Amino acid sequence: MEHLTDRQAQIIAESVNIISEQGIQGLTIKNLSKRIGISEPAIYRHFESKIDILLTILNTFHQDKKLALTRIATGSLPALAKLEEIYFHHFQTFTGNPALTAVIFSEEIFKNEARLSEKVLSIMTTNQQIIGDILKNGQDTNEIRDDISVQQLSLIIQGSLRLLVTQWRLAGFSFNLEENGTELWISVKKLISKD
Amino acid sequence: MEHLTDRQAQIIAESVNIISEQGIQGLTIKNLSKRIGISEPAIYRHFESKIDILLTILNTFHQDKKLALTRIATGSLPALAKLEEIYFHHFQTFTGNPALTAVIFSEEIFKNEARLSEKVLSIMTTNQQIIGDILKNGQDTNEIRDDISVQQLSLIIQGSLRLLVTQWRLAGFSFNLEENGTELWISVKKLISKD
Amino acid sequence: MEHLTDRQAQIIAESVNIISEQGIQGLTIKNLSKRIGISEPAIYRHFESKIDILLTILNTFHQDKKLALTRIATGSLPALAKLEEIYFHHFQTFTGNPALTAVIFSEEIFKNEARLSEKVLSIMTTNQQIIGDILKNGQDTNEIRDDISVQQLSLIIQGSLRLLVTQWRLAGFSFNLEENGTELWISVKKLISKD
Amino acid sequence: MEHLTDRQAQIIAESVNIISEQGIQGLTIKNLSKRIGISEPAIYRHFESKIDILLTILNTFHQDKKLALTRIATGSLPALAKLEEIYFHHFQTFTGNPALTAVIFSEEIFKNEARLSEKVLSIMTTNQQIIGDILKNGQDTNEIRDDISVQQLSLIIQGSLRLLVTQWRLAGFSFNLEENGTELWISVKKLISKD
DNA sequence: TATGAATGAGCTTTCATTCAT
DNA sequence: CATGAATGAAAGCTCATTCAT
Repeated sequence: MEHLTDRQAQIIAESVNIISEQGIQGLTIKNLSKRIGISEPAIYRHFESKIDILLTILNTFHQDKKLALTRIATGSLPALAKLEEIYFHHFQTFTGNPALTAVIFSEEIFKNEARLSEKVLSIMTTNQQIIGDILKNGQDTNEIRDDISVQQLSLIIQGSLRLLVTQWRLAGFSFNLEENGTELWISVKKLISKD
Repeated sequence: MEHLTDRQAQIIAESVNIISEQGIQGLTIKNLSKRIGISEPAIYRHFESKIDILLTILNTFHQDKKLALTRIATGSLPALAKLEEIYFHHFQTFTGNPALTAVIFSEEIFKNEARLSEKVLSIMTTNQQIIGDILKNGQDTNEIRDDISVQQLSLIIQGSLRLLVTQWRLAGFSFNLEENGTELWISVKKLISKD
Repeated sequence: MEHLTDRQAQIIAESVNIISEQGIQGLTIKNLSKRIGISEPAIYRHFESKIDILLTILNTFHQDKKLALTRIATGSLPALAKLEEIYFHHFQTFTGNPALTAVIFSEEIFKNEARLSEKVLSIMTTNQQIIGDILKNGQDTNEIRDDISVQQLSLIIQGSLRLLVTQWRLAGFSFNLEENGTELWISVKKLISKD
Repeated sequence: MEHLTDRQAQIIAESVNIISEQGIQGLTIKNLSKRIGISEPAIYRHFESKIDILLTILNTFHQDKKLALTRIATGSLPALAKLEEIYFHHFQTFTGNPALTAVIFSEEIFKNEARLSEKVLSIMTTNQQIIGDILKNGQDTNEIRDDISVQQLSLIIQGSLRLLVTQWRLAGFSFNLEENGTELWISVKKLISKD
């Protein structure tokens, strides 16, 4: 699924919307086709199966994420600045497309199909890797405290970010994620900085 | 649903197992009855509907959790010790019944039905409250740093715990949660302690 | 089903009520037992099957009707007075137990089971016979016009009575059946009397 | 449901047949689809629900009836001739499609669902209105006796027609409805004519 | 006389998907 | 690129009835 046609992109976008509004159980071919305004079989012109759609959702958006993280990670900023960028990248992305939150952090959702849960796991591992590398680097350059292992720091950094996003979603996106996210980052930075 | 009969308890337990193995979508009355070894209609002798089963799962286990947290919170230990107990309580519970992890932190799963998502939300709020109180107390007694707000601390404490449990689950419960959890707590304690 | 026990009578009465309120489809063993306040199997202590209950309803109430009609028919009154009695008998019965209307004239309801529809047909024939005899007698004694056949008169007499009762039922028993019935009888008498 | 497709018309026709043969309880999606020769879900391509099918039956046939009655009522014939036409219209319709009798006069059948019983009631009211108007007109033009109220006459006219049709139906359509109906009309005409 | 537990058969409906056009 | 028609499988659930106690 290298490049998406317009129709494919539309199907993906609408699928994410539906998942966001009604959960995975709401994503049926019927629902989807009705919202796009085409017939049910027409969906199959663009995707081989429903799983293919879900796989594309995962690929598309998580690929983007991986790309962004990699770009940040390979930049020349100090480690803390990189982490800050990662935080902000997430908050901006989600603020721009709240529906995504229903998908990105919802690993449980994709556990029916081996192909889906494999994908999810591989994505998670990649992210972990990238953030882990930044943290290690930060410890080496004395920016980040090294009395706590990279693994633990990663857990704390990612866990708090995820929980904030989850709360935002459960609250119906009713508070300002970017503001609250900035506050969270300030706190996290305090905690993990050396001194 | 004050007291569960043996059969009801069995249905609840098996439901949790199924959700753990196959996700919510795998929890069908057919699946459930087959595993229990009774017919499908027999399920309806014990629960009025499938939603009733899910509601009972939420009630049962989260009630337990609330009770445990409240007991810990109202004890006479210092704040940090209380938080430690909460951490350990979670890890012990999950180690004893890994299937629970599929349910406890999976808010997204229950979003179809108003009655279910209401319940989930109310549970979350309660937990937040209890942990928040402990944190505030800890700040007042100079145990816990007060340069970071209770809300942020809570996010960090709970977020990291949740992520560790999620990772354990996605890894097929292949690492020792209690050990890893202890390590996490040590790290978290370092971070949030005054000095 | 010669003589009904108290419980049996109660089951019959409640069955008629349910049919009246919810139609035949509402008459389930579950509904019935719930309203009586016993368990479902307990019903089967008193009736062999659901069909047995329906059969008893038909037998009981239509037997009563046949008895009453026969008593009237074999009396010594003039023909028109007998027909008047029959009319009034119906209106009194229904006013005393409106639920009965859902059963007495609803032949369609019992067509699932051969045994039931047979019964219904035999009841109808009997009634027809009795009224026909009275009419013929009335024609012989010059009370009732004989330019119209007994069969036609019977159709008109019974048809109008039935339709009035049906309308009363569909109107939720909201008008006074006995008053309206009296008016109807006056009109019918005018029509069928000689002169 | 403006215009029915061929398949929809077939489903309606077969539904009426089933109701005629087995009563409403016999009309299941399984039965219906088997007789049409398609699968159960295929029915749902053509009707949204079973209730939708029943509603369409009521709409279709009763609409026809209303149209016919209105046409007759607004014609220039004398009142008695209009009533005669109405009688004959009914008998012709039923002779052409005996299964219809199971539906047209079976108000009780549709009482489960609010939408259905509403429809039935509205149909009844309309018919009553039309026949009432003709009768009043006939009284004004001195064709029809006016010592009996329109309401009573209507009851007698419609009640006898209904009962004849019901008897025909219960007799398995074994006598000639048009012949018997003509006889009935002659009798009714005698009764309601002035002089 | 009653019940709790159970069941086979059946219900309406929805699902992802296919195929001829 | 799209559709109307169809389907096998399965969903949640209800039914009348049985049986051990």
